[in-house]
Amino acid sequence: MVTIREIARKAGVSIGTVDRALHNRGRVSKATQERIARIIAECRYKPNVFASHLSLAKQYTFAVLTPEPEQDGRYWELPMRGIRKAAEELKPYPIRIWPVHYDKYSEASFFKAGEKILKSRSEADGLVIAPVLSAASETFIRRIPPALPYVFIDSYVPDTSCLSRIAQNPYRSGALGARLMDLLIGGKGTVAVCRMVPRDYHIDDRVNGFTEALRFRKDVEIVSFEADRKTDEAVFYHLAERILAERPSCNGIFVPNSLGHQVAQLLKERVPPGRIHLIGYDLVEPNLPFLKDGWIRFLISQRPDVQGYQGIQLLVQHLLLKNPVPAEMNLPIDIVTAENLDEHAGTDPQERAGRSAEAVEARGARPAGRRAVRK
Amino acid sequence: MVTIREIARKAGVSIGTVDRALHNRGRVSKATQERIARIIAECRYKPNVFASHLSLAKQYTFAVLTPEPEQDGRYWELPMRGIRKAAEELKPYPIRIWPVHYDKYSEASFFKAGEKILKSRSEADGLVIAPVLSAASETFIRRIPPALPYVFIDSYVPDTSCLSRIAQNPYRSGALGARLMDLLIGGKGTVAVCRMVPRDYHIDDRVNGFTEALRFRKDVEIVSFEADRKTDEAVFYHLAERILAERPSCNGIFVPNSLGHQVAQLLKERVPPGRIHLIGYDLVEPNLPFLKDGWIRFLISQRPDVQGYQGIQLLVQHLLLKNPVPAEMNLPIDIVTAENLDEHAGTDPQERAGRSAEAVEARGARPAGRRAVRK
DNA sequence: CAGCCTGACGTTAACGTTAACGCAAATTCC
DNA sequence: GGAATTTGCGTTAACGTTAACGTCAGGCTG
Repeated sequence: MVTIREIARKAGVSIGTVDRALHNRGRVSKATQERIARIIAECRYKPNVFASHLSLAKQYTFAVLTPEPEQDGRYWELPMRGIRKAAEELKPYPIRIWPVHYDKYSEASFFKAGEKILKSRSEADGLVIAPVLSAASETFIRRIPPALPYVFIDSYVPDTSCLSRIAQNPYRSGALGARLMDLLIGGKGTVAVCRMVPRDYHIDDRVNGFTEALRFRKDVEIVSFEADRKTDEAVFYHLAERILAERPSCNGIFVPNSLGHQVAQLLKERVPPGRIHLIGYDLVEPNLPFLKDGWIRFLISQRPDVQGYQGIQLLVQHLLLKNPVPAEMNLPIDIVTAENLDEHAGTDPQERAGRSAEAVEARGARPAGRRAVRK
Repeated sequence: MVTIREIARKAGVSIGTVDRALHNRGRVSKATQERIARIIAECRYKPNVFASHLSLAKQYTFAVLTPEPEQDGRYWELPMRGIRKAAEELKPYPIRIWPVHYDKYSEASFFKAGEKILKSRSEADGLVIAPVLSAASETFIRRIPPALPYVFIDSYVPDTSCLSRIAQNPYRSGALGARLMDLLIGGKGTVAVCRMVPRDYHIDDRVNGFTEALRFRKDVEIVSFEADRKTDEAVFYHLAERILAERPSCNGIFVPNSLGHQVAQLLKERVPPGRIHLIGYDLVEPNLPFLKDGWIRFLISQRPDVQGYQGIQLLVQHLLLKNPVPAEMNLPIDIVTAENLDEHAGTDPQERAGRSAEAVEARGARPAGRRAVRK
């Protein structure tokens, strides 16, 4: 492993000069600067991150900007779980998580949260953002200083200089839902799609993927139902009532958000089992019992926990370990049913299994007397 | 953050003594030993892994004991991909991967590979094992020195003191396959299950899960077909021929290993599309085109790449970062179909995106000189 | 009792990087 | 043209841990 000292020797300067050149701290003549750069490239010098962080003793703070955990049926707890897991795993590293939440229905609240992070700029070294409010996010992104890396989770604002974006292709997930629905209803019948106003691009894409994929099926009719989220808590419960009343022939319902349980509740009360097949999204708590007993046949999961986990991991890879990171992560579209729910349910398997953690203890206690010998 | 120096001050000794006490290097009186231990516990002292590894400058070597990558339709390439990805990501760490492969049909070859690792004991600091040959594995495991941590992937040997085991529940994956099959054949018909001798516990469990889950379906008949792997290359192609001949009413085939493509090939040649529904396992290369064009309806994936990736990660967490690791990781049972294949195909999304990232270059070329020396 | 060993410590030089500090020489300013 | 600043570099003390190496007292052997 080539060190900074060797670089200095080859360049005929001191390590101080090399360090200044490395970090553009100035006070280096142009000629020397270039000579050092050349030698570094030649030797493929990589700074030793251990030594670097030992010397710096810097605390990295990663701000996490997501909706209030309770929103969307406590959906937003899930990414936070993954984030906490990442923090746990990265305990030896000097990192700190700074959660900042906003009301996903209030632009004002989003801006306030964003300002809070940017104002105390000295505090945040990296950002994980769930840009649910797309318009507001766009203007906010422009305000992020270029030196501050940020990654998107859940969805993303296009044409930004984000470090990376971690999401699932909503269109394709809708298409997958369509395929499953086609299977469930045996290729014919009437399928209702539940929607909500105000519209959400992300959700709309799921619906588009769904309807497009079924368009060529001549025996399948698709009908769209829409509800206003402001009317009440159980929007989709009442929407399902309307579906039953207006379309008694319906044999499939597609719920493109996490509120499938509301529809399932109504089905359980009013419809014999197996008559209407329900496909929903997201492994939020209220959905689980319905998936288990079959009122929801499939849930499509976008692994929000993995998204949060990876968000932090990418920042660490980039900032601490100086590794290149992928500009984009397309998470797999998971199909969850009663049979494989257990493996998915505890968010990530590692966290689930880790709960019983085990004492730290002396497993693999170091054999005595082994030491690197130095010249 | 509390340092070793502070511990020393509180205990009224020097840092050398504390270090000896910490690593049981002897030469510390019992009284002092205990005093230090108490203070460490009180202060919740955690050694700084950065400083530690900077000082040690130790290369960790992780041996990977899996079948030849080409076997099982090149299935065993997949865990290796995950392992390489982990190595790539952990580049700043002083770790080295040492792949050792064996012929999964030869116990002798397995033992030879195992001995190779144990003999040069000084070389391996951790082990990732795929114990495909269960009997042989069992005796091999007993020979592993207690100080050498190992993790299982793919399956595991019960009642061992492994650091962790990473696998998928084969029984439950079979049950999931049954559920999907039930859906595909509309709840009635004849389903053929392909098996192979010599038997494999792991595969048998999948079959058990499959047949158990369909037992209560009165309109579904399950028939078992068995082939000898030694007969020829295209075992399952010919087995499928037998199925068609002996059970012309068959409308579903379950292939509990990665050879679904052989069956699919025959179906494509002899049967109209959509008449016989095929469910297989594993995203090996030959399976992919058949999944895409529908001759294979579902593939169940156990994410072999993630298994390899996590295997290395766990060893790093344990050995380098001194973090507690879960004793068991139950990986999710993934359902892959034409619609979500893309997201799964590149093994892990991160690797897929990262492929362009940079050349493999001089990784693995051990730096000369500084090497840990043991007594 | 000299010589040797050993138990129980303390001291110190690494490991590689960082940034503050120092110090000439060159440049700028009034 | 002298003072003040800037430029370009070298030196050095950290950061926390590790293990080789000293030291010193006490015990044992012949």
